Amino acid sequence: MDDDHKELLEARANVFKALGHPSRLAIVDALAGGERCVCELNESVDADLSTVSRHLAVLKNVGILSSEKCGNQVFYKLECPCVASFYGCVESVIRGTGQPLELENLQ
Amino acid sequence: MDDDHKELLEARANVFKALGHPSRLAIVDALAGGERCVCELNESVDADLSTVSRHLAVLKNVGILSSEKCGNQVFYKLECPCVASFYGCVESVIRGTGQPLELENLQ
DNA sequence: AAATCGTTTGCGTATTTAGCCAAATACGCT
DNA sequence: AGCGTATTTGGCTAAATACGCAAACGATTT
Repeated sequence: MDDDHKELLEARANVFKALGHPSRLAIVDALAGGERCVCELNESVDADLSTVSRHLAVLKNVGILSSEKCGNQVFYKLECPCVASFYGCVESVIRGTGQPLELENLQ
Repeated sequence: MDDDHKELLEARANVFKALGHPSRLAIVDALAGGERCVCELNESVDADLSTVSRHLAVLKNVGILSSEKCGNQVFYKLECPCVASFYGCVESVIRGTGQPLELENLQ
């Protein structure tokens, strides 16, 4: 296993790791509906505002989200809507079937 | 946020968390080529055999892998090949484009 | 320039995860 | 039964992650 490949695996893993928390998935879900500011996202997450802020930073660091300051507030948005396409497969894992419900989710 | 939704998010997050480690991604990659026994997987991972075994357990626990005992050895296989379809999107996150290289990876 | 609103950061604590080594288990063979 | 190979588990330590509170910061309003 050469170093390049190791780095690639690590980069990929970081993206998955960022998605590996229920609150962060809730954030991604909320942002699937479009840009939201932190205080809006705070309502869909049920955690301290500071915690939400940190979750946002995690998602942004790996490139899943981007942010834009607008006056007093900061708006976040999904940088890669394709992330939402994961769910069909993930759901199939959860159900234990290995087969997505919707074939469109595949390939 | 009701309890059902909370559970769903947690279940999804567990799948992503399981994928959130370079060694485990290396295992998934190796298994994309078909069933492998632990000692074979050990060669593609560069970690103590006991560590590999634990990584396998993590992936199996969330349903990404299944295992089958065959005489002396244990063979693992990918329970949901669709996991491999994530990479196009993940790669786009890494590159920072938000757009998968191959359109087939989407939807 | 003080007060306020929205957001981020510092810090302490609690929990989880990763890793290795050594011991245990499971299987097949003689 | 005893041996060798393949895999898992126990026990420990080190490192990473999650969380809330309080303080800091930046922009806006008064």
